[in-house]
Amino acid sequence: MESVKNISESEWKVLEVLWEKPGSLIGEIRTALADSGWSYSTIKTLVLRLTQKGALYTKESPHGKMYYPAVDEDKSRRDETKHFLDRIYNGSVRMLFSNLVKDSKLSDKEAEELMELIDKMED
Amino acid sequence: MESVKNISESEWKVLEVLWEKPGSLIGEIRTALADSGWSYSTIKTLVLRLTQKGALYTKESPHGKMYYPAVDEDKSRRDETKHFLDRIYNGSVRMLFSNLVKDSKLSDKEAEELMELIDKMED
DNA sequence: AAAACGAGGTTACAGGTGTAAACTATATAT
DNA sequence: ATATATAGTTTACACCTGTAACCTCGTTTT
Repeated sequence: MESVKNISESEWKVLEVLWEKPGSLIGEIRTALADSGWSYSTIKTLVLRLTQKGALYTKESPHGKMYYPAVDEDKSRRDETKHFLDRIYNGSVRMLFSNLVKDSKLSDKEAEELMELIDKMED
Repeated sequence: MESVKNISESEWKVLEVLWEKPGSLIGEIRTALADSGWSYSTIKTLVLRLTQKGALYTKESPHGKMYYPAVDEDKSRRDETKHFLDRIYNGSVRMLFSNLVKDSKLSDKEAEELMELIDKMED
């Protein structure tokens, strides 16, 4: 039950469906992704790849396979977040925020408060 | 001088060098990336690709080409950030933070203050 | 029953990415 | 001047990713 690395952007969307409704049948995944623009084939490929990567597992049911996420949603998000922060902000939440604050409409005072809280948060 | 899309993770590291010291010669880029583990060849490839993508431009100098970033650092970071937020947190800074706060040592009260500021920031 | 549809499996194929070697021309060190 | 290193250019190559098609069984619809 581990952190499976290298989940692509498209695969992530499939995972989201299963976090939302674990045990979905392929047809349900399909309808959940109806407005993705993907063909049924594509969706099956993504599901297959996720399974091969160990990010999904299946159980047989009378109606076909039921698909379950094998990775935790919050954990996966945190992993992605860490990777993102490392990549773009040198691992610093503070740096992320000082950038975000730049095009926000927080007052200077508010911005300062925010930064203090963030510093506290980051140890 | 616009937002060039699709800068890869490796290319990003080269860009960082040039944001830090615009006008670097290839050799300087090389030394700046000494502990990346990349061969000189690899570095040249990355520089080439960035140039082809329009993310760098060059000026001739007596010592060889000088390389300059053609994209703004803060802007690029913000673009990446937006993409990340869309991908992972449904575009919501609030959701990102409610996740980050989970394994931080902020008190409930502080967490609440933080969230308020973030809400204000996001409109 | 014949046609259409869905599930599962296999195969495909182009473009991006990480990672480099090879070749050439020039500059530098010995 | 000769060997070496550097810069610039071209070529390579495997893996990942987006995006499917095709084939084969069943199941459902007409």
